[in-house]
Amino acid sequence: MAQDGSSAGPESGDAGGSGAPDERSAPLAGLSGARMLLDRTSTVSKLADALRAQIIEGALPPGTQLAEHAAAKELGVSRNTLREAFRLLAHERLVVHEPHRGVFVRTLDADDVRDIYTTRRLVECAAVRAGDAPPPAVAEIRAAVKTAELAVAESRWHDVGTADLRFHSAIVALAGSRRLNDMMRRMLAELRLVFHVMADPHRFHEPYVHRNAAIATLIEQGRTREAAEVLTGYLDDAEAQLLRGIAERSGDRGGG
Amino acid sequence: MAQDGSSAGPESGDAGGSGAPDERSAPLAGLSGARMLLDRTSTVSKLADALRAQIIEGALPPGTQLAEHAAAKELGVSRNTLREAFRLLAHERLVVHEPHRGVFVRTLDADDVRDIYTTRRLVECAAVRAGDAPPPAVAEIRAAVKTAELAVAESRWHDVGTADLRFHSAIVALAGSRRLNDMMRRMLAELRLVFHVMADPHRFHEPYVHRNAAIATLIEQGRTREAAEVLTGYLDDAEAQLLRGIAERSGDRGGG
DNA sequence: ACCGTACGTATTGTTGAGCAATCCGGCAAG
DNA sequence: CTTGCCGGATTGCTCAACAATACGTACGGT
Repeated sequence: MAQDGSSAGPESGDAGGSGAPDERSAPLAGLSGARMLLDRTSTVSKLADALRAQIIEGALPPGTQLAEHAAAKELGVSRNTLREAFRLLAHERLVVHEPHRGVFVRTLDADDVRDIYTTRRLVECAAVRAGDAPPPAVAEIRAAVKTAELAVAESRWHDVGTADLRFHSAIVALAGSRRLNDMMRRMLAELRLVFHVMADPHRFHEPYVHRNAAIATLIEQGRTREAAEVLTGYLDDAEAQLLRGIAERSGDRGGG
Repeated sequence: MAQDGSSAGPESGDAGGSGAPDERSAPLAGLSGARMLLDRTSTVSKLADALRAQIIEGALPPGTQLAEHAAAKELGVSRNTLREAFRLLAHERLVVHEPHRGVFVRTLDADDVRDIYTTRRLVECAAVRAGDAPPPAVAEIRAAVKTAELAVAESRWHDVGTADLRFHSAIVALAGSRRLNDMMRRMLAELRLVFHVMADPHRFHEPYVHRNAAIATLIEQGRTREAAEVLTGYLDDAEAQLLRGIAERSGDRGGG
């Protein structure tokens, strides 16, 4: 049953055929996923995807107000449609909706970063330790590492960051839960809001690439405990670095 | 449930508002939290709360179609406003939104149950193991157990189920992450959809109450490893029981 | 009887305008 | 400097309408 066609994310291509009660026609199997490709194009979904991309890419910096009338005219959609898209993004915490004031691109503070990294440590490390790593998930981890290394070699820093997020999504996928994947992917997207606040967002991910590679190797070798330990250290360092960045930033703003 | 302070609250009301506006006047401190209590009453939020409650309570069984025009007239709101509420509920997976067909109360299948319990095992056990249990969180666990025991003694089965969910929310709260709490609470609400499909939903939670008590004791004693093991068994059994219920159910429908 | 097609109806998708409620800025008064 | 007030602008919500789509049904061919 394709009851999951809602607008969850930009790339949620996973239907996962399930309990097939009685299908007499064998050659028809596997078409349930094709339906989604036909017309999953509601204006609200496309709108939410576009806005989400703009926010994640940094085109709309944190704190930016998204005025309804202006934005609706700009995007060529109705104000009501835009409001529906805003509700989705607010639920994803990419924007905040202040009553009678408007919607603003979210600004993450130190507490948010701590909160997110607390969750990441718990979930990612538990996923690594779970052990029952299905081969495709492990392959995806390795693929993400290779993509990141290639991007580093070619100095495409933005792609390095994207590959890093892909790596961590693959880590979470080790747990084998679609819901957990969605939750964490959303949180990683949220985390991107803070990258743009950093002084040098491009180089941020670069030092972690070789650690990703080490973690991938440990996972491939089944040494999950060591992988989890390295991963914990990784997350601790990244969190500390982001918190430093935020402290400087807020110091700038507060002191001036 | 009106007594329950931690009922499903509106989720859109969180602002990044930690921006401490330098307050020289000391007696004004602590008012920043009062603002939310004033007018946090948007129609969409109230609407979503009402629908969510109805769905969770079982007043709207899984599979029920929620026609926009009829529901809007019934609820005394505009169709657009209702659609915004539907977007929220769809994002919480309580309803499914099929394009050009409508929104339906979600029907969970066996794969959904497996997925949810995979996540629960990972997150709840990791939260228990985390170790750094803040006292208030532990107290909340014990309080949930006592509430459940009292409800059992008085044969208030529905309250038993509510207390059980409260217990597990408290377990997750051990991790100390607001985001993780929200995610898991949403998933537990989703899980309630499957309870109503069970043959005897009331008695379902009853056998687990004493296990909850045992887990609470182990946590209070700091024996987190044993607590996690008991919890894993708990979740395995509950999952198996739900899967049996779903199998019977689908057997009814499919075999006839 | 079987199959495919065309059509009519009901519902959803989206738009646009409109009004009340609310917030923000500035200005006058104490 | 604080307090109160007003005008402009924005949001919250409603209403009505049209276009696009899905579903049920009758029709015609074989």
